Amino acid sequence: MARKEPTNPSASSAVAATAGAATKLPAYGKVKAFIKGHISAGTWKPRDSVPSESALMEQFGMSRMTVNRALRELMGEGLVTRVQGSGTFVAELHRISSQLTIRDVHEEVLERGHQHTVTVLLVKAEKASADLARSLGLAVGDKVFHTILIHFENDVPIQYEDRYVNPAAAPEYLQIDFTQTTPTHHLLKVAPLTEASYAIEACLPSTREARYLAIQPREPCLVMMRRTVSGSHIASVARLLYPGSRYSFAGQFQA
Amino acid sequence: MARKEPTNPSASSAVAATAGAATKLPAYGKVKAFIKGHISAGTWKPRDSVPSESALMEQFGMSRMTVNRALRELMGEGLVTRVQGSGTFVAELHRISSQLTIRDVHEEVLERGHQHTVTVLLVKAEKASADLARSLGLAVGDKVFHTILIHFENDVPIQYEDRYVNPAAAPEYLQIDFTQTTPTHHLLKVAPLTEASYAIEACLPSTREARYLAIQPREPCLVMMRRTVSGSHIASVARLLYPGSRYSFAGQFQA
DNA sequence: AACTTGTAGTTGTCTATACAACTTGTGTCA
DNA sequence: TGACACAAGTTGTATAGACAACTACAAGTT
Repeated sequence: MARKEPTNPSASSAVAATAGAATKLPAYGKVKAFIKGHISAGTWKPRDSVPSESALMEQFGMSRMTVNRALRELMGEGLVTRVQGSGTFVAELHRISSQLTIRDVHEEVLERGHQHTVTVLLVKAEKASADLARSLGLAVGDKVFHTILIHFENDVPIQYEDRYVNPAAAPEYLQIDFTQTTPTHHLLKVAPLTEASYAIEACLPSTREARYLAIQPREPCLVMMRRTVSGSHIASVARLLYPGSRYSFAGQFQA
Repeated sequence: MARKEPTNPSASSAVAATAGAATKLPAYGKVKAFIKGHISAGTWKPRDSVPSESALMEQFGMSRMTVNRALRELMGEGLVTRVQGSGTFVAELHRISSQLTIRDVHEEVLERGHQHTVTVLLVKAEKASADLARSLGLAVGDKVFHTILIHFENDVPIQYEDRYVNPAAAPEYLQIDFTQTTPTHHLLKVAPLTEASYAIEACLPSTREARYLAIQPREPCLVMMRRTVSGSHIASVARLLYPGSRYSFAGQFQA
């Protein structure tokens, strides 16, 4: 309602200091910083309630919509939970959830300023086995495309890529020159991604895989199994094998 | 400024169908569904421009703030890019970025309806080595807390946890009964998380580790190295070892 | 050719208001 | 005691309007 004179937005001491000097944050950013400050300083603990929108509105002298945006974004970031009719609460941070970005090998290698090359081991149409049919959502015996590639970073093998593709999602897949275009790149182009799931495991390579990756048969590998969905099709199922000594997945979380 | 407008604003059949079914979405949700539909159907490809806020405003008969919210959220989800003064564009989906949620072992096991137990191998204050001092942001010889635990799921060992803790972040760490409270839990309580980074690798266990995890010395393991920051302190550095045969990290992405 | 300026179009932010939907506690009534 | 109704407080959504900041293009100027 009425506009209260802007009570001093920089609240109590320490938090104000953390939230920082006269930073040129937008209004909703100041509210976010204020709340983040209290959470990460520990003055507000999980399950504690955060001031209501109207309280913050008065305290900062902003309109409710602005405060609402701040709180909505904090919920999106997983720092608070909101319950309609009840209030806003500091979230349980018992789960560290962070963004793991999986990128096209080609891009990733180039970004390190290295050279990316590919050796093609297999490009072929096959009939789907029972297992494969199930995971691609096809019938046993249906045609599937199968490719096996080795990716090199500066001539060192870093990924063994064994992939099955649903012809319905990428009819021209077999015509691609995989030394020029990665499967991922082609697939993203012709079958835009709507869903993906993956699992990362550790395993030992087969003798064939070890040979092509130029590692010892006993050297542990990271394997990523990935399934991508495009529209109503399961587009592709891939098994990506990385030498444990040359690769890791990294990520980070920022409150 | 103006754009080439390759896009048919009127919901062209397929998209309408997908977004479809007289769903009870809020207004901003309808706009999001409309745009998501076009992106995942492939009618709008990466770098194509998305209709401007004013265009969508007219098309849907909504206020600009509502359309703005839809586009802002889509940007948050990484589906579009927005450039002030220029326009909104379909994002390059060349990077599959997805949420990998890392949770407290205790919770994770309980959620599977299993029993979680812990064996304590070591609880001790030590002097920091050079490496350790560096990664905890301390001086060589400073006091650090060191714990080694084994976590069991239904009496099967699933994690070997080797952790160093900064006493400044958790002064009472050594007094904790780790058969009742996990280190993660205690740390999140006394030193709220502000930042975390991790890396997942594959390796072979040492003979000691293999013995405690009850696996063959040659069985590959997943190892997660994690560093957590609380406020201005580096709170903890942990090395979490999982038997490759019993554990994997999974995640998914939803457009 | 190179530079400057103007202008229309676009996104970024903020306000003031309104109503809907839900939660919680309190008080009344049977 | 128990069931119900009500009111106050909270979040969820939507609108119409305003100004700021930025971009890209076009036209004019040097």
